[in-house]
Amino acid sequence: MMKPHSNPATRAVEDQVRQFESVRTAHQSEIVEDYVELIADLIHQYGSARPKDIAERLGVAQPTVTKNLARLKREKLILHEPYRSIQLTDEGRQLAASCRKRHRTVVEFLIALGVSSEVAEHDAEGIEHHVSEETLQVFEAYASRRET
Amino acid sequence: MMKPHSNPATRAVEDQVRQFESVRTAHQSEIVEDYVELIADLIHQYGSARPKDIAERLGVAQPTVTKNLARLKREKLILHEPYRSIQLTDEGRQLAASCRKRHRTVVEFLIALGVSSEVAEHDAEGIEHHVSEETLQVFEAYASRRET
DNA sequence: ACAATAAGTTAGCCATGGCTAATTAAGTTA
DNA sequence: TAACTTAATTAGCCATGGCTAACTTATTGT
Ligand SMILES: [Mn+2]
Ligand SMILES: [Mn+2]
Ligand SMILES: [Mn+2]
Ligand SMILES: [Mn+2]
Repeated sequence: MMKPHSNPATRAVEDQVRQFESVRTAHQSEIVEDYVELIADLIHQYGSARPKDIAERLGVAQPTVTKNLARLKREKLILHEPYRSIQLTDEGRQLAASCRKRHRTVVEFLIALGVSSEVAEHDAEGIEHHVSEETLQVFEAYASRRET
Repeated sequence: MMKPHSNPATRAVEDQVRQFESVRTAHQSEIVEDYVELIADLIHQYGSARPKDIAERLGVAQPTVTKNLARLKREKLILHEPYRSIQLTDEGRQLAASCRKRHRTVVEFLIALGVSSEVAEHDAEGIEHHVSEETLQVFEAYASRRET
């Protein structure tokens, strides 16, 4: 129907592809990251993490949690025998720690910037998974400069 | 195995649920938002938007695009007859405009903050879908203050 | 100890968003 | 016009992450 679309900006196309690919990749890790972070929190708070608690915090049904835990187990981030409580592997603990740190960095950055703490907590839950190392460092620098 | 998990922070639990629910909701709109924005760009650049071009920009196979376009059509954001080029409805055009604006706000904010423009573009592609109105306004204020 | 309750799992459904292979339609060129 | 090439669609596969209903296991209280 129209002209054959010459390529005036072929360069930029490949960059854009990489961006979208990154977003898709990030989406694949999101659940994993939120789960390990939450499991670590629950263990810290209650001494153990149960599917029930996870379901309650996430606002999903228990079978959904069971299914997702199977993935975490497959990826060797947790140890979990049926009907027993959930343990983090070393790798899981490590991932949890870095997710937690990143999460807090994003929250504190937003607050330092002037966002209300409720909204900061809210937005951080999604933003955290899409922040690259470089950006994270800029966030950190800004927040610590502001709070000192 | 452990104690019955009393509720020392029941209040916070519901907030957390709302946060995770928001993230899940945002994920459902992401593809729609990125597609309409991209379609608008293509129409602006080339005069028309074809599945081929969309596939190329996103880095996915053409049948994936065909399938997702069916959803956009179902949601009345585009008009699309088989083998013809894609049109945005009024609603689609409106959504595209606001996505584009939000996208640019996020990019410009990150750049103003000190993130390199490549990384800013990269991170914005994901972050944009998780920024609330309040945060967006803070971003905008910061960027315009910085650039003036 | 055992009945009742709560927690966890399994089975089976749905929508989404990827993919490849095969087919059909449109557009270009000899 | 007919052949060839390119674009688009369809069919059918997979993984993920939701759900409900039904069943099993553990825990608790009498
Ligand atoms: Mn988090
Ligand atoms: Mn999160
Ligand atoms: Mn965008
Ligand atoms: Mn995007």
